Amino acid sequence: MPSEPSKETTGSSVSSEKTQRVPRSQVDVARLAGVSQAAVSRTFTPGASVSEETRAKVLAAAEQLGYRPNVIARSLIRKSTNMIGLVVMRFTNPFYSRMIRDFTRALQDLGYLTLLFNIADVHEVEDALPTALQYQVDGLIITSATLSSKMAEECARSGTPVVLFGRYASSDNINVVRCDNVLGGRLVADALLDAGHQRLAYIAGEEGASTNRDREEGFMERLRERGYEPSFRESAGDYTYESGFEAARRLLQRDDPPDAIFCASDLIAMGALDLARYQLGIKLPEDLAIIGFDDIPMASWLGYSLTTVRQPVEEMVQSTIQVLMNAIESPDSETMLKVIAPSLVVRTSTRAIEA
Amino acid sequence: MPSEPSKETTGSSVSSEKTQRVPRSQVDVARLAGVSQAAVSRTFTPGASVSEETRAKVLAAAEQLGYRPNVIARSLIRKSTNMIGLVVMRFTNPFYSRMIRDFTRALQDLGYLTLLFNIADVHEVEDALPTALQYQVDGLIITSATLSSKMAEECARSGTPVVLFGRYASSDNINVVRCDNVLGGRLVADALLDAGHQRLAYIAGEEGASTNRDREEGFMERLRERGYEPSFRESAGDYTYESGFEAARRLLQRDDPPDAIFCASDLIAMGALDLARYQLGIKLPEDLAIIGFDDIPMASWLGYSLTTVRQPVEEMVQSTIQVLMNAIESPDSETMLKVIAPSLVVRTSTRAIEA
DNA sequence: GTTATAATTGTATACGTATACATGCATGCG
DNA sequence: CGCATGCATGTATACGTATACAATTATAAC
Repeated sequence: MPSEPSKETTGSSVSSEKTQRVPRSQVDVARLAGVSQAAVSRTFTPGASVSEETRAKVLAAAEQLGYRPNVIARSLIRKSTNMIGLVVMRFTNPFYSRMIRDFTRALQDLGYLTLLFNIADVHEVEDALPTALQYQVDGLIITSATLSSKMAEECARSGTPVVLFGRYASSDNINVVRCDNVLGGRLVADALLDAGHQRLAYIAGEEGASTNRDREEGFMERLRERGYEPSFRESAGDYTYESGFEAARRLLQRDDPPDAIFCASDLIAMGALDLARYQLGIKLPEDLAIIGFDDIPMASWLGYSLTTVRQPVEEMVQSTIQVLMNAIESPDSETMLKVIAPSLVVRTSTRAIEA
Repeated sequence: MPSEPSKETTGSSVSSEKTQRVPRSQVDVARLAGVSQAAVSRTFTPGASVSEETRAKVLAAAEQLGYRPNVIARSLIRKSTNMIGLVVMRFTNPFYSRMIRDFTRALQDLGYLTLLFNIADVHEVEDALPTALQYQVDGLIITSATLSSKMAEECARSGTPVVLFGRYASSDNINVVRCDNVLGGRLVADALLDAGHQRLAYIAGEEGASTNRDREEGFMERLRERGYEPSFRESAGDYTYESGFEAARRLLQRDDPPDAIFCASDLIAMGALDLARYQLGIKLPEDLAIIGFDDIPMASWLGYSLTTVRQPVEEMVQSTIQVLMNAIESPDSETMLKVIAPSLVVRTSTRAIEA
């Protein structure tokens, strides 16, 4: 390591009482309690037939040995690990942080644990899924990526239910829970036109992503319906603040800059807003309106006060889990598609609606 | 459900080719390939002794059946699941999002998977750990919480290495990787005094947390060393924007408000900054300086441009994993304590240093 | 008291994999 | 050719748990 000002210490590991590192099994407990291994198993299996007497003996022995059931061994025979694989890409986007938090909590409440897969690129799903299947997860939640039909086939063959969160499925026999992005775009178009804006622009996120496409499509479609031609379009390339910042620069330094920008995500919108306000000295919302998408916590902060399209995370997460649990409990039930409606949250990055 | 504008559809699940949901085992592959089950196992065990001929037969049969090794069954006999338990509390704080991302990536690169535990309160560690142990994780990383000596004892008994990330250990035979919070506080004191500030205040995060205590202690200690009496103190109660906002209000509406505030986290600092700038119309950094702690991505955004103490996440994560891997590979090696030095990142929420 | 019934317990086996051991075969050397 | 060496393979067993089945005991009903 280079010039390290950090301290580094090693303490004694020779623990005074020399705790022996010995995993205890039901056999050990059984021997100590003077019963059979099966009796021990039954003690730890709710609903199994054990007398109060032996149960007490077993629990005492288990306590003494510090025994805890081995869930891995159990899952081998029960054919269920109670683990759910969660595949996530845009990790540091607050929208996804929130989502991960809600997923893990909800799953934990249902007795499931989360096996987390961090993919850097959409294509890495193809690597993550086989691994997840090898770990015998009871179900899979895939966010911000889609599933090749080959992988979908593999999941089906192994009997592992999959729910796509926020994306389209390549085939129609995959569960999907997503937000109505087209509607989101339409809401924005209406809001901006109602406020009297004339020169409307869109900053795209990841080109090719269905979410991005739908938001733009809804936006443009509604503009046309109301007789407006969409003015400009820029692409951020991804959903980050930095990209939004640069895309906004390209957009606002034109000779004929827009007077309103719809951004494919809140992070993009914040980048755009900061550029406009602090680098170009543009007054919001008088001279420029900005609308984002997601409604991350920061959007409500005073420094941004961003009008945005709220994706109801809690509801989407709840739906996803509901769909997944249903698929786990009734493997032969029908594939489900839930499209959840977003709503416009009006703050002060846009003008009030004209009377 | 109440008035739901959301669509809900069910598609056909009757897949055309009726993919049968049958998990294949090595026995099935062996039968098809005309070899023994052991031969199949050896084919999938790197370094095992198999001829090219049988390997080919096995691989062909495996391919045909769509067989993948069952990692759970393997872990039972190998006594290693290649899963690491990661216990996290303040999920949506960008500092922790970043940390989770870095941990999962680094672990994945080493062939480990992350079993994620979401705790709402410090005390829930006591529930999460036994579960993690039951899942036979190969190691445990605990963030933003400490470990009772009873639980530490349990982990030791099961032979599961633990690393505390960012906190002190209750006993000295637990691995710890943390930031030098005292030093962080001292850096802030120097920076503010050097810039000519006189009335310095501190906004605490979670009272009782060692991180919080240390940051304050370093700050106060250094002030006294240079002959200043710390002026004010407010408590946010937690590390959030909202709490910082409110704490700053209490602080700045006094008759004798401070001219510089050190906040226990960036989120607190951003709340304080927004309150000062947008609700009280205070000019930064002329009339008020604000310094945060963590250096989350947003701190560098133009809207905040927050001077802050950077915790080197990458380095801390790397260290943690290094310590953990060492503990896994050499169970009898000594307990380690790594204290990593933070650094001050100067932006424009503070005045330049006086000449 | 006798019998039918239920509750409890132990034995044996299964889950899917890895590996110690023994066996068989080919190769090499002298 | 005889023997030692090495590799490849199958057999058998183990990992820790759950459960079908049979055997035993306790309980209830008459």
